[in-house]
This record gives sequence, structure tokens and C-alpha cells, in this order.
Amino acid sequence: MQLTDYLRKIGARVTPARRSILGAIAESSKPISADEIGVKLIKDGFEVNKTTIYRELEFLKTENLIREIDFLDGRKRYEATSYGHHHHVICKACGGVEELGSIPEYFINTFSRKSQFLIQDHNLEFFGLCQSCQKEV
Amino acid sequence: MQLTDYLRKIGARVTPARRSILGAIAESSKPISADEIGVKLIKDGFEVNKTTIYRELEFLKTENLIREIDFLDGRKRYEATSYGHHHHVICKACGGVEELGSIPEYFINTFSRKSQFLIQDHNLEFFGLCQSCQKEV
DNA sequence: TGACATATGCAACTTAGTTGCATTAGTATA
DNA sequence: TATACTAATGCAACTAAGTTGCATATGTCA
Repeated sequence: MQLTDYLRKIGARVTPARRSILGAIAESSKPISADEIGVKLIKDGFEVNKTTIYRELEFLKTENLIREIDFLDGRKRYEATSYGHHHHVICKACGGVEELGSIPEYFINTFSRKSQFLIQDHNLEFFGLCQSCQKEV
Repeated sequence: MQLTDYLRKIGARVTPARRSILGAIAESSKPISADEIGVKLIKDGFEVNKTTIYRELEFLKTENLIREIDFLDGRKRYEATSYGHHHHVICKACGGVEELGSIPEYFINTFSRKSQFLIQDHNLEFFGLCQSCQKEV
């Protein structure tokens, strides 16, 4: 099913703002923040109010079309869920991002088995130095 | 070596604010936020300005006396490094926290070996429902 | 005890994100 | 194709976490 059909089916509208925000996330080579989405849309000649961006991110998240990523620097980032579950390494020097694939469920399960909790989610991100920033030290 | 000797040795002073902030973190049964530290100190009859708390947290972090923990809810939390490296599960319903021990380095290395990055750190936290919140659904 | 650097408090500021409300505009249906 | 309904949007004002500059206070060592 097309995305637009899916949206209509659930009673959501296909608006220019929605298209462009989803487009900005899909086109980004790494997780993108609300602010970065706003800047990109202005550059594209299609300014969208920040309230709309935040509300849209919330909507897309509850519909599982995007996933929230946290690089621990005080702002949330988002990426399309179509890429599948995976983790990242973030360069502390230049902010560059590399994808790391998905940590085997086996690791997570082995590790968390002892807990009394019903575990639903986890957040795993790595921090370090990218190849070119390693050379500059 | 005593903590106070260590502090003096590195040219840091042993002040009431420093003692009480470090004390609040050490006494807390789970990672504690800047705001929570402030509230606790007021209750203890020893109010400390929030700027001081934030600056102290920064200092203690660079001295590796405390560690920054992120539960992804928009505020940083801190715990004493003396407990050793470990992870947490956070209950999405009640905010309760359980410690999970340390994920074997082997897991992390196996998983991240392919990266071009020099990996220095990682953040891993789990989210779910604690035992009593599971029953309430 | 005094000098000096570290630590503190205050007020004003920044940044990310939120809320209420009035208006605009997709969409289904007649 | 026109209409009406509700979702979506924009705006302005707000909140919460954390930061900055600067003047003052206070540990510490000589």
C-alpha cells in the first residue's frame, strides 16, 4: 500500500507540510533534528512552523513511520523506520555518524534476562572518534 | 586516599556545597537529576543555587567522580562512579529503576568491531514495565 | 593572618520543546 | 462540484533545563 493511501485510511491528511517533513527525514543521510528539518525546509523554499514540525514528528512517531534517536546532546533526532532497527557511532569531535547494524537480540536477551522488568525497548549508541578525527590528534 | 585529600591535591576546595552535592548523589538509590539534588538539599536545610549545582556536576564529571546517565526524558541524571559501570531498566509507567549490571565488553566489541571509529563510550539503557506496573494493565 | 585563586549566588539569557486558540484546508459524501 | 466536518497549521506566549558574566565570598597555603 502506498504511504498516501495508508495515511488516508487512518484518517490522516496528505498535506504539503506532512509530505515535506517526511521527505526531509527520508532524504537525510543521518538522523535529523526538528531544527535541522526546519532549516532544510526553508532552504527548499517551503517554510513550516516549528510547532507543526514538532507535532508532525509526534504523529509520525506514533504511526511508527519514524524512530526517535538520542545522541545525548540535548536534542532528539529522527530517522525513517524503513531502514530497520540499528545503532550508531557518533564522532565526539566532528559529529559524524556511522551506522552499526543491529545488535543481535541474543546479546540483549542474555544480558537482560535476570531483570524483573518486562523489557520493551532499548537505546544503544556508541561514541568515539571517526577515522579522520583520529588522525588529527 | 581520602576524597578530601584528593580534592585538595588537585587544587579543588572542600566546601559545604561540594560535600552536600556529592553526598546527595552518593545517597540516592538511583541516578539523580540536578533539580532533584536541589530539592533534596533544600529539604536538608542547605539550599544551593542551581548554577552551583550545574557547575559542580560538571566538575565532578570531569574528575570522574560521577557519571552522567540519560533516561531520554530530557534531563541528565548522575550517579557515583564508585558503583562501577552498569546499565539500567527504567519503568515507562512509574519511572522506577532497576540496575542491570554491566554488559560484557565482549558483546560490545563483537558488535562494534566492524566500525571505522575508535569507540570510547557507549550508552545503553532499557525501557519497559516493572513488576507491579505489569499487573496494573 | 593575609593573599589569592576557587567557589558561589544572582540575574539575565539560551535553547528545545509545548500549549491554547483562532484560522485554514484536505477529504468524504451528498 | 459544493459543502461540511475535522485534521492540520500558524502564531504568540510559555515552560523547563541548562548556561553565562560578573561581583562577592570563602577555603587554603605560605
